Amino acid sequence: MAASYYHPPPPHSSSYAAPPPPPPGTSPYAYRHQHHHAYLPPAPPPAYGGYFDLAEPHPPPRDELRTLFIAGLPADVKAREVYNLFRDFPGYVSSHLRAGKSAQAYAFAVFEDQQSALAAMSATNGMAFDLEKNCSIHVDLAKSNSRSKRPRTDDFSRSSEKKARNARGISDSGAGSNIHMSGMGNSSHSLNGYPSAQSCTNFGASTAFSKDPSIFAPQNNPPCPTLFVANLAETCSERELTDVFSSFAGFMKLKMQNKSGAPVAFVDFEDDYSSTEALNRLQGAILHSSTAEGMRLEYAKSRMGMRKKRS
DNA sequence: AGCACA
Repeated sequence: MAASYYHPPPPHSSSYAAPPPPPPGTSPYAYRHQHHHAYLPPAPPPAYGGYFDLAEPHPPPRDELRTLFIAGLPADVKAREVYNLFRDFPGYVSSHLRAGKSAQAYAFAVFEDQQSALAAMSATNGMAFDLEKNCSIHVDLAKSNSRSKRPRTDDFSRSSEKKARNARGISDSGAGSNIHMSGMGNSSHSLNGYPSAQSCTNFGASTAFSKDPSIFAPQNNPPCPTLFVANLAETCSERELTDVFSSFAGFMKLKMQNKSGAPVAFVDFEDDYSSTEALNRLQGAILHSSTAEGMRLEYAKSRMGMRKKRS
């Protein structure tokens, strides 16, 4: 079967210059997490030999990229939709939409640090944004951080007298549709519902993915090669799930559990990278058997035991 | 808002 779903679509505008996703070996997803947070990027190690450890009066002036570049947005995307997509992720600071008539729309989302940016990237990359246009967004680190954030020590653009005195480094960029409010998010239905009468026989082309990004919420477990699948309908079968998940690269095994109450399933992949791809792309996917919301995917708490290994 | 199997 075709096993090339997770590849993002080709660039569509000249402004798109983000690099392709890294191979599994080098992906930050596969990086072994250490504590609380899920995705530890190749965190800048204490490069200095160990001498000047605690002498710094200010936090490390990391120039790390902490801005995400979002492409694949439909032309009629609203700034609030982008905001709603990212606002719930920890470390979110602001987002900025550029929607032009001629070129495809693109957006930037600024986070407090690269780690939180990468977490949001992993969770949103590849997710369906507009079902009618059947377009899914792809998210990468931007080439550079959005300006008008806290300027670095020498910023010649200081000429402006407006003192950004927002707490916690939240500043505004003054550009057109910059969104950084923290209160409301009620654009819940800017997307039409899932294609109700559609026969979702083949998810690749016709299955409704997450129908509303604004209600998308990140999950908490650290990355695991096994996924936990919940919110399945009573009529959902293991066969149906296997048909969906087995098309993804790195798929190994699916086990459904239907005995105790709500049916759930566990899907094992080769590695964190493969499971992450499947999670991102199938989050909220509507199956034939689904009723309303579609299935909910999380990293499992522990990996599926693989006793048998054929060779 | 629910995480088993070895």
